[in-house]
Amino acid sequence: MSIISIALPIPKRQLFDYLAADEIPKIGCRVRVSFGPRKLIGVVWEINQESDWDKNKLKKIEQIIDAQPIFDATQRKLCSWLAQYYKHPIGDVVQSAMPVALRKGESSEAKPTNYLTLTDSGKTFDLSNLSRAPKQYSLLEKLNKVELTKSQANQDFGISAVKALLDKELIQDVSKPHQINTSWQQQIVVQGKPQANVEQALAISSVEAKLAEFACFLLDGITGSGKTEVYLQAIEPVLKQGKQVLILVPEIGLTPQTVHRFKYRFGIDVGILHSGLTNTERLQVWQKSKNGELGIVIGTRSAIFTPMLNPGLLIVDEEHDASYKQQDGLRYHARDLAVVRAHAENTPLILGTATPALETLNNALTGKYHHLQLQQRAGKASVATKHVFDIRQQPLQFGIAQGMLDRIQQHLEQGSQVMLFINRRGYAPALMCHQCGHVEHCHRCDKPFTLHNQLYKLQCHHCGSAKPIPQQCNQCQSNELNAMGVGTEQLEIGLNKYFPNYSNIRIDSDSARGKSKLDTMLNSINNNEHQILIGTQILSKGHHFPNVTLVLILDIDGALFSADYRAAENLAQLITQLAGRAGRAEKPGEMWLQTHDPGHPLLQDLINNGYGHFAQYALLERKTANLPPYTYQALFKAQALNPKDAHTFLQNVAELFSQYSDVWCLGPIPALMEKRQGQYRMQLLLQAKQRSVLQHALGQQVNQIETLFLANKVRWSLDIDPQDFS
DNA sequence: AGCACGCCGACT
DNA sequence: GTCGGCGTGCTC
Repeated sequence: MSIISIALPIPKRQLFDYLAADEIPKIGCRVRVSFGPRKLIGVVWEINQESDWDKNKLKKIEQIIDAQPIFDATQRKLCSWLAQYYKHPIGDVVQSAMPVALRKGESSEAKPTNYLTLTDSGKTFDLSNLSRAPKQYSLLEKLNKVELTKSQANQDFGISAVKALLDKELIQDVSKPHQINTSWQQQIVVQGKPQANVEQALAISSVEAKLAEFACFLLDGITGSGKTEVYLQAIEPVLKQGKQVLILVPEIGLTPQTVHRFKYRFGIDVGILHSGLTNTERLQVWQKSKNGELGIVIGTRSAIFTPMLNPGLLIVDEEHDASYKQQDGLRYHARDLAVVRAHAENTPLILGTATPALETLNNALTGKYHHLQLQQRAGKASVATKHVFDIRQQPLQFGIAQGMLDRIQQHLEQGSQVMLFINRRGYAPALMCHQCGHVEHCHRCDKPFTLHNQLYKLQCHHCGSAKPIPQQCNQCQSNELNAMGVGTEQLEIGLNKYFPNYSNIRIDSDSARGKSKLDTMLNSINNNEHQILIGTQILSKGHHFPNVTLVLILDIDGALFSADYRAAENLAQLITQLAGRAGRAEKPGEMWLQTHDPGHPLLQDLINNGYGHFAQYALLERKTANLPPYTYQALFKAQALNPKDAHTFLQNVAELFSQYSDVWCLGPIPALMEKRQGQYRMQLLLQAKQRSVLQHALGQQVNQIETLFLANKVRWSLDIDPQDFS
């Protein structure tokens, strides 16, 4: 008897067994089953002869939804890998890999298309009778020659004209089953293709040499070096072979201009997937791509799950971008999944960036990835000059030193725009002396203490040791000890008072909620309606500000002394990206970084030698400190109303891992934000020198963790390869 | 997850 | 007396 094992949307690391009703469904098809008191939609994952469950208690499948699998073998392989690697329930994984419409039971087949054709009276109709209705006239004339889809006609001639002709019974609606249309393969043209420079040509031919096999390329190109052109010319032969290309872009980078560039070059339709689409629109792109009807699909993180009939190339643009890592539920990294997918589908993969993630760079340096470098600037791009401004013992007004205020004034008087940047990401508050710049360090770990206001103590995030918050600086006895960081609001009010004649605008994820709002703001900036721009992360991505000639980063110390070891890397990426987005060739910009530690070696290296040099130095530091990419990490997070519960739970988790001598346990320690929404948050970090060692231990213990007595009382999660420690 | 069952406090 | 609070436990 066939046992059907089904992946159901239930947060358990298991499949559920059912019996076939009469017909045995195919693996990869959706089915409807009864599960306890309710009905669920699941995906057939395995068909076996045996079951661990009592065979007499197995229920029958109620309905088979799909005639043909919606998950092919490769996609099932990817889902299984995700469930295995991220230790996540398989049903949940399968769910995230499906468009929402399919989760709800919508048909996976493309809907029949409505065509318009002439009726008998329409065929004999005298067109001159419509001379006073030009839209209807031209529509009827067109239908005389060709068939049109209803939606196309509505778009080109207007709904009212279509409706009028239908009412007059000159034309009629005909529904035809959807026909797979791969005409893009014949439509490809190549237009507006510039001559590649030597570096670009080298990169393009390297990719071209590996088009028929798995290969991973790091396209490491400085801002303005023409990475997109390399993508375009690498895509060309793939499309010409009739194969499809999937491009991932960061959340904010999916602008109409980007899409247009791909559409225009090849003259074909491009499938787009972003958060603004309706469920139906997403489903349509999914269907078209699965049927091979799209040559190019561009999308954000979750687009990595888009099926392709005939995959030829994967591209991850701005591969270092943090938005590729999902921060809740299935905490996967789309870039890492792209590597697995390219391998499974035997296609090449291009990872492009000006500021590679240290993990990626390491893979390139060790020869695991092909390292393609673009170091020449193309066109009229410019890069701002970088400078450090020492603010020790300087009076600060709303976080800005007088010298910097004067400089802002100068630039504004020249009619330029000024950008003030507050770095909030990776921010772990440390206590710093404003007189001498001293930061209290843990003696055992030589790492800065992290300030925990809730517990009123300083805590080391490496060993967990704590001490009360000091009143005086240990080095100069000053009592001017400040938590690092300024708020945007305070800054906004201060600037309004200091520069009453100039308009300022704040751009952060709160003020720019919704895509159109951000576009409006960016337009008003480019129209010079505002002279002072105040922003966070969001400004560093994708947008160019040609009239900005001064960029000031206010609080880089938060990142330099953060307990989050990735903060320095992120800061360097940010600085490099920002420097490439301000000014232009005729009007280059300057960038200033306010700091209490102007001599910081990483900072000096970045400013004097650029990101590539900095990154190699940072890698060296990671190696000596036993940090990723030289070690592998997994982070348990727990939150509960009672801090003791969260702590005890993680303590119990730590005990489970104490038997593995090659797995380090750090913690439990309070999370950087100890208290959020009334809940206390703790974390436990696991680390190992080999990925397999950590994977093995986790694989053995996750199920044990679920049986811990506090497991249901505490909200807990497991993050593999964590990026964010907040 | 979601839904039922169950055991205790405050209401017409 | 019952209505409903959410703790516990189970779903093939």
